[in-house]
Amino acid sequence: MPHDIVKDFGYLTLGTRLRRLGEMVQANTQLIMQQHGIDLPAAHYPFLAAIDRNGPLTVGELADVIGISQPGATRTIGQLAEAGLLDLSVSDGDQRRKQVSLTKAGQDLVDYSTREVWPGVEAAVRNLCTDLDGSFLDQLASIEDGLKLRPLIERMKEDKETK
Amino acid sequence: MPHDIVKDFGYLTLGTRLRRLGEMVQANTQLIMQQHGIDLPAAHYPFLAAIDRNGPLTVGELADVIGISQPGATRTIGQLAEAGLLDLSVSDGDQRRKQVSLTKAGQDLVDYSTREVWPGVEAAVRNLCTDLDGSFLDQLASIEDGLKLRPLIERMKEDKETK
DNA sequence: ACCATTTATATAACTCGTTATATAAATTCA
DNA sequence: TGAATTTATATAACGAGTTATATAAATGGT
Repeated sequence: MPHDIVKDFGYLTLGTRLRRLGEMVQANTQLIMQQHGIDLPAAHYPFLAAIDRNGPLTVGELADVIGISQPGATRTIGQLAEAGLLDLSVSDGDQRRKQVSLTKAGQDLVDYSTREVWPGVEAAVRNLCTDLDGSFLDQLASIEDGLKLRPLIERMKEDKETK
Repeated sequence: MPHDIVKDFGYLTLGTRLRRLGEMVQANTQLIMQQHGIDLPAAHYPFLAAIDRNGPLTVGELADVIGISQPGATRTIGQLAEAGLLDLSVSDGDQRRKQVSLTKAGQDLVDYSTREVWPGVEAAVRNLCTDLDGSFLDQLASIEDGLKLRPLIERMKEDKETK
């Protein structure tokens, strides 16, 4: 196995490493879903899952709950609408806003996935995280919260001040 | 703070969540480097660091040690060469291979960063990961190794078999 | 010596994130 | 009431990853 420099650099290249691992996990998840005959990209299903859980959401709300930029959400929503899984309609009270909801096909896909696909994916990823020292999900949550609370640039300044 | 559906779904959306966090950490790292007057994208410096550490590498070797695809490495190497930080030359023994090395400017940037910038970045990220339950880097290593050892699709099959 | 196969890299095309900006609609203020 | 400002979304352009494929060079087999 070739030398892994991103791993070698530890904290310095954590961002690159997390992205890389995220892409690997997404690619693996993709394979499982394809085996079930589902061609949905891994990055798309939080959109369907969010609406299934919360009911119709606006474009901006979807961006917020998924944690990506609004133009990014707009694009993916457009793709899912084109695939016939999502439906867009202008909000009654505010014509700027667009309401995003599941189509029948979208709801069917979510129901099928909830029953037949996602539990397997979830169990496989859980299996991968077994035997770790401490809860990986809790650590991710701590890091996410910590980053929002005090960005790296502040942490660097504080670190210099304590030295 | 709006509801975070990617977090809610835990293991199911781990891939998306890791990518998202990776992008956040990279963006934060970017800000620190910009404060030092360095416009290098966060994803570029593993290239410089790898060559600084190992001496000149081929395109394929760089892709391997950084953990990305060969066309991805080709593109970034081209950009860094255009920025005057890397130099490409055909290998003596094999005209297919291209040797990638640091230019004077590239070496200067790495030396400066190693002295003035990267320790601060490293300390800030370490600070972010303080107070976690268990070593986050070790957990990442375990997950990476585990994924290579047995991809998710195998883990899903095994999980079904044990039930 | 020649042909088939393999290897290394470049290019094309795609996805999915970003920021910047444009456009339309709603709100606020004087 | 009208203009300025704010808000919601779409589009453009970019970066950085991917897969597929093309091209060139090296290797191996007969």
